[in-house]
Amino acid sequence: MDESARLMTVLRPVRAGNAFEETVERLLQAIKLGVVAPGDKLPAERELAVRLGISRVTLREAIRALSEAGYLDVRRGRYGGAFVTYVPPEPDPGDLREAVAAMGMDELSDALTFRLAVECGAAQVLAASGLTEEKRAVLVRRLSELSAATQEDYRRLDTAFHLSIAELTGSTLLATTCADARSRISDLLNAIPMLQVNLDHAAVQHRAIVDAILCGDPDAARRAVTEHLEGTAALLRAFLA
Amino acid sequence: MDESARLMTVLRPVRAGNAFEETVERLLQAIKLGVVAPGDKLPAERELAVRLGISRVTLREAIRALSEAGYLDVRRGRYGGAFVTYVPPEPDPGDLREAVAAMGMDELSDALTFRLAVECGAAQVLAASGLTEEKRAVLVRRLSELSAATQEDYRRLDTAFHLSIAELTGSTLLATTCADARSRISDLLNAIPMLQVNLDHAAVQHRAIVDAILCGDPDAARRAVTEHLEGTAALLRAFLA
DNA sequence: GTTGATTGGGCTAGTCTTAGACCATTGAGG
DNA sequence: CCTCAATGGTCTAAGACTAGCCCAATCAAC
Repeated sequence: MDESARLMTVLRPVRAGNAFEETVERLLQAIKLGVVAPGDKLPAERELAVRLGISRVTLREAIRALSEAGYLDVRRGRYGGAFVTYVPPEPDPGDLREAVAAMGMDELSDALTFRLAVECGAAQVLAASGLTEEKRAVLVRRLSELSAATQEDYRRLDTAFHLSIAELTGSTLLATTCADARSRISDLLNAIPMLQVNLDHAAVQHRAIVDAILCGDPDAARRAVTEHLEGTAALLRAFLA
Repeated sequence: MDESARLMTVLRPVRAGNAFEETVERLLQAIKLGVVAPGDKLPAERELAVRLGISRVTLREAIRALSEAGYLDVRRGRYGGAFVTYVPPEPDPGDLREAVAAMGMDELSDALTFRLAVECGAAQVLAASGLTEEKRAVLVRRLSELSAATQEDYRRLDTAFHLSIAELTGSTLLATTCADARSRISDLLNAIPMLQVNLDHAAVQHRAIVDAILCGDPDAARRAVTEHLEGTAALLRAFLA
């Protein structure tokens, strides 16, 4: 707000933790966002260490921690690797309250606002860009995959759909920011019970988002994303009350 | 776009460099965004090291590097400190071409898209929120300060205006993201010659942004920010041609 | 069954980073 | 002119992290 607030904003911690902690967070993000689906394996340690820009020792510590926490199953030998065993827990309002309490209301509100802003921004930019046929096809495919999803796959495909919007803008920065925004609340989203009414609402809203983007109407895209995300936020509040 | 693209997005480097490099970048961001104005000094080393979450040794290395590069003037003793000596260079299309070449067209386009998305998102969220009188006053004050700016102060106050929009949403994540987005292109913005015509256009657009936000019209806010930022992008392209 | 490529498991030497203590300098206030 | 509190300057010992190497296990292909 005032000058000192801006100092706090810019002169914040350079690192969110040590290399081990940051690596655990990153792997957890990949797992919880379903970037590596259950049963799939992470890239080989040597390759992954290079991608993450850390030493293999540190990566292995992180993998061991996640393995001990039950997220991964590590197998040796050729065709071995770190296989994802994590499946999102059954939705449960009790978990939801717990997760929100652990997070704190300020942080929750920050995360929800953040997500709203970046996802609306992404949708708007995408709608305003000239979409190639290929990109339109990707968007439509993600939507139809989501429509056909089993309950087990729903969250993962929902994530894939939302992230695709940011990815299709062609901005890596925007894609990583949207992924970050979603991962901040993924535990909450997973804890929300999936009622058929809500799924139906979501399907209509997803469709509206795609329609607006394909029509090249940024304002409609913005409104559709806002409506969808505020629907989710309202659900959150409802199950908290 | 496809699944493997999402792997690249999430399994990217955990750290952008070593602690020294990241610290230099952060301090440079504070300086170039004008968070610490020319003539002002950074917080004392001991306090700053705590804020940045790094050791004093590493912080001092970063400060020494910036001092040797001419950004800071370090003075000992009570009332000493690291004083900002950096003043943005005179706008120059030659510098602009050079900066763009150093950045690469892909990265530039990524940064511009990113900035467009997050600033539109912030403005839209702020317009949709119920603004307190206090917040409205801050916004109006930033606008009038910018209108009254001397050429020397213009960039700094322009930054302050833009960042205020994100800060007023109350989301720290959004504020830091907008600050990050702007700092990625601050060198380019500084290199754009400031013609009176363009300043006049910008003033009208700034006014339109504030009006839309104060009216609580997210669509208008989105459009106003888009128009303003695409104006800047067009200027960039013009001076590159 | 043997082989060979691929993968996780583990070790070591060296570098980066930190925490904390102590020294040197400065300048406002008495 | 002194004093003293705040600040930058410097050193050391310990811990975190890395690069690179070799070992051990696995399993498809032959």
